[in-house]
Amino acid sequence: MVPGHSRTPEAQAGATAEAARAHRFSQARAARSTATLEDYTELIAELLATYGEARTADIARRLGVAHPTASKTIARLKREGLAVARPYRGIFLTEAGRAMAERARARHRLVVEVLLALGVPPESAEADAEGIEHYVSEETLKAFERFVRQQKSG
Amino acid sequence: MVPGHSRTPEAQAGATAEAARAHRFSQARAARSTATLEDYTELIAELLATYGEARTADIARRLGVAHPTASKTIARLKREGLAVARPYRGIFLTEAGRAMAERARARHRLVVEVLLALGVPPESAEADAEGIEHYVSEETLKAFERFVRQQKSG
DNA sequence: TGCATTTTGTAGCTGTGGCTATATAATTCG
DNA sequence: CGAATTATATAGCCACAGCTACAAAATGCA
Repeated sequence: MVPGHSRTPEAQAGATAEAARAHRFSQARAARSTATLEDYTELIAELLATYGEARTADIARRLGVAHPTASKTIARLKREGLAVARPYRGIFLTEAGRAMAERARARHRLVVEVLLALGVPPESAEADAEGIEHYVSEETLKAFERFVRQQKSG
Repeated sequence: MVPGHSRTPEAQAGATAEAARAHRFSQARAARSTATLEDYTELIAELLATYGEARTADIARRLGVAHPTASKTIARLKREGLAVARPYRGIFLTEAGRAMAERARARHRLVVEVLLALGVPPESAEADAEGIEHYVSEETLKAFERFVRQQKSG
């Protein structure tokens, strides 16, 4: 029988572990839904820093999506208070958008560093970091920082 | 100016790097779309191994989603040849489904092991692994294996 | 200045993964 | 056996992230 309805002590403990796992899945789904926003803010910040402007077409090209896709996601960024657009003058980040971009950039760099330190080939490290970065919690980030620091000193 | 249209040698090199990054984003998006399938096959395999059956309701409860959501995703699994259902007898995996489940389980375990070895607290390691596992390439997996082996021998 | 090009936006489609509400089938138990 | 419970399926909704096709605005150059 599959636990979840009976009321024995063992089943109770099982139900707790089960709820904890369900919660982990929920967290992962939530992270998945912000992953796109992080990619966009991160890229926009980079374009602003490098070229002084972040155009919809450039964003689309660099992300490898069609421009209406970028346009719609940028609309979402605006709706969520992460960006503002000056028509035909490009996209700019709000304070919240800059904060998200900064966190995303830091996580990205650190994930790549850790992967490289673990012996992952550079190409794979860059590719995998693009996905992994969105799922790294604060705790894990701290552990990564300690590991990289120790790696450098050792 | 933002590169991408001019034809200077520097811009050409920039365009190549740009295309490479766009490709990395595409890969990450592809991984994102199989993440759900991996979660499901992994869980179904576990339920089959532990209880001999994997029911829609149990799957939904353990994933923390409503049962129609599980029902629809299971329909997708069937459509993609990963699972079959015997009505009112639960869900079973095809050969392809078992293969996916096995790879997912191996990656999951290894990601958790690596995170723990890096000093990530167990709770965070489990939580983050739930997202990270879907983005670990074969190359990275190999590096993780080497790292864990070395960790144990050292 | 005016036309061609480029950029941006919008409409409308697909597929995925959530949800609630409702219907139906199976199982269980008095 | 029949009624209550449980499991499953289906319908119909929403939001997101892709896409193509098309429209409109801005830019740039002859």
